[in-house]
Amino acid sequence: MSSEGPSKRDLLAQFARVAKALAHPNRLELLEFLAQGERTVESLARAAGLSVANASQHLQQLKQAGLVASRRAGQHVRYRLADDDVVALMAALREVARRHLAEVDRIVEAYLAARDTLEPVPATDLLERIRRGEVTVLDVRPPEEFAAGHLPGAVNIPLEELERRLGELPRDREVVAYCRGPYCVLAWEAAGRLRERGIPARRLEGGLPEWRLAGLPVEVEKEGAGQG
Amino acid sequence: MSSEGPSKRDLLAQFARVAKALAHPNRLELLEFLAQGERTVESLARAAGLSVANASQHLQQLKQAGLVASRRAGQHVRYRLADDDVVALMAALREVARRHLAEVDRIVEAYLAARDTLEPVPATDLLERIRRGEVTVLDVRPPEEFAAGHLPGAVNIPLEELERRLGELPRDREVVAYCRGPYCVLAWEAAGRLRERGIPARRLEGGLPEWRLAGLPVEVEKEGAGQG
DNA sequence: CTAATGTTCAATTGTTTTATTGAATTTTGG
DNA sequence: CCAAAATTCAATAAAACAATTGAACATTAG
Repeated sequence: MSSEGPSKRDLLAQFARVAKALAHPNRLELLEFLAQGERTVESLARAAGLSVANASQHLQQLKQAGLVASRRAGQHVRYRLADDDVVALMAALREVARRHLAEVDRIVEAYLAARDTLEPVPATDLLERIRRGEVTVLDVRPPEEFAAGHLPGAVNIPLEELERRLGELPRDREVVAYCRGPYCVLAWEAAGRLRERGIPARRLEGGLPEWRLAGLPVEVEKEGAGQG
Repeated sequence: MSSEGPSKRDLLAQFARVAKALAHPNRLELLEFLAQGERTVESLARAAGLSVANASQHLQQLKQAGLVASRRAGQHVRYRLADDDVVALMAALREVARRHLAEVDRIVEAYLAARDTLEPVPATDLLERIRRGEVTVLDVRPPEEFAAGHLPGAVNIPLEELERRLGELPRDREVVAYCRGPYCVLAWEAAGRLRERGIPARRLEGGLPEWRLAGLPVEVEKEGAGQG
């Protein structure tokens, strides 16, 4: 039974190559940042807390596995996700982990649910409520990521500035916060802090990449702001 | 920016753990066999051409990553996929590899397209034609896998027996062959051989696991036949 | 109970991966 | 063209992983 030619092994090796690229926490984190938008090596290294050389090596592995692409822009090399199907792959990976590894539940309970316990708002529900003007959408990511794309009409207040800038949030509507993905702590934390202050707030189910993957509308700033 | 608590690293490590389990060709092959149905360690080892000890170790890694489950049945330990979402994850992995790694195209061209070049039949189209009785569905997997589940009304003729048993195929209808998955060579080869003999034949897009994942109906034999 | 079968464990060896360091390369700005 | 900045390359040491071997463990059959 076990002689079906070399094609099988060769193909499996290719699929394993992609999986291998996903098989390191640092690379998964780089992918999460890249899912927010195109970024330079330096900026990614800083965001992920890696040396530039180390980040560069990880990025090259991702590139060889076909997960990311890069282009030179002046002195910088800018990396981006190869395609939205990479977001879909990461979503499938997270889903399997969430459903079958007790550790994931444990970590979510310990670190995220401690910030805010409310159920998240599904993306399609949110879009409906955005259209009706019933809700304030709060993007708590850094401005660089916000500039690369955000939910329609979203207000950008990075988490560190939230207390200081509470006045920018209308008091008569619910706030829905989001950040990089379903387990991005920023949105949990923002929703929790707002609710502590009596402001009705929940978080979006998923982050910007998942919103975009679902084909929902995304707003992009005219000119690249960028601070990193 | 890069201090968002330990939760982030811990979660990424869990996701990486799942990816790591997928990051070896032997484990991907074991998963493909398991996607056909529950099997013993011995049977899996033989099918994948591994020593029992080595297969056992790989299976335990898959288990710790939450991708498979096992139960003891008499002297045997039987492994199975933890859930259909594992099939979805593997599909996403293959899709990214197919779309972004030129190697995959090259291998498909060299080994699979050499057997049969026709476009595959989409699953939903096939179901419609099955219901109209317009088509002969040919399952070319080993009987053990057929017994664990197959397309409604499918005829099981393992590839090696195809020439010998051509008489079992009605001559007035198109044949649609399938096996373990989109890159399983058995179906390509079967379609090619039948067409060489003037029998109109194509292959199903995807294999049994993808059919089942799509929620389409699957027939199961009453009693476990199993041959090894 | 004993022998046989099937699976897992443990120790070993060789290979691959990772992070670090510092040098080499590419591009821009003057 | 030269100097500076950004990225990649190359070499190293430490860690993780893979396959093999033989022993240990569980279950069934007799």
